[in-house]
Amino acid sequence: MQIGDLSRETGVNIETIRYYERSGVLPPPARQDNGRRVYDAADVRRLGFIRHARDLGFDLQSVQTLLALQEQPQASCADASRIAQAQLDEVERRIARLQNLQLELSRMVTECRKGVVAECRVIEALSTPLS
Amino acid sequence: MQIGDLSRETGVNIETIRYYERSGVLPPPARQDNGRRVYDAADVRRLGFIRHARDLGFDLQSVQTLLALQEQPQASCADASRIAQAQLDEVERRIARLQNLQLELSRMVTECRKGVVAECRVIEALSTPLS
DNA sequence: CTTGCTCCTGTAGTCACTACAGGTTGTAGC
DNA sequence: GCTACAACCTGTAGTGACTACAGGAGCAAG
Repeated sequence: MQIGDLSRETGVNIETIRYYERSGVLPPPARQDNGRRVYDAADVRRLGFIRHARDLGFDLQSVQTLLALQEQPQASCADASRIAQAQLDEVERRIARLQNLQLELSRMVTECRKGVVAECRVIEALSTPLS
Repeated sequence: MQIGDLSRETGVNIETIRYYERSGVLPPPARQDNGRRVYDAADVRRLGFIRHARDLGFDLQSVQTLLALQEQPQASCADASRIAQAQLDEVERRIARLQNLQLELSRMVTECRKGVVAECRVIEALSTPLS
């Protein structure tokens, strides 16, 4: 299985796969005689894991820790749990922040009477420091 | 007023102010004989506007458009309204996405029994493709 | 034997900053 | 006048997680 097949199977961009290898989150694969990378089913699983963790907002550093943990089934999963909890906290902070933005933006938009800039609530709201 | 004063008054990092100038979102200020930048009250307002818009998640491109609009009080504010609406849509998409993550992460965390990795729900959830 | 696809390496670009190196200028104290 | 030291200057590089591209090699089909 070549890099293109792995890309198609996981939906991960070829350049991104090579980038993951460079950053150490994917192990350097075997090579064919012509120098092309060869992957197997384990790489598909590993890349799926990475993709899923990235989608959940984990950074590559955390992904690498989680992957290392996954490969030691007898280790304590306290670290994994701690990383996930930290990520959950972060997600909740982001949600709260975005909900504030949502409120402010929707006020701006609904109060805009589509007139001229001089009376525009959007522009005015941006010009006014937050109370 | 020098760059350090502007920085203190707006809370914007000096390096960031110079970066805004480089990227064209702040106009190149006048210079003293010694080459130092001089700012006035209009720059404080402009930078406050930029800061506020950035806090609301507008990218510098949009900020520049909004600033240009602000300086044409007789123009239609349809553009400003459109940009704000697009930003609102984007914020709402991000909130929805983050709420999915929150659900998935909190399931992971509450189902983790703090045992070994082999039975860890966090690791398992990451290994399992999304349904 | 040419076309076109996939692959390779290495480098640079993206966004919005941030940091640092190496230099000049201004100010305050002695 | 001398010495510190802060504040400023330019220019460049680093961040994270990619993405894009240049320039080349290998391989299969027509």
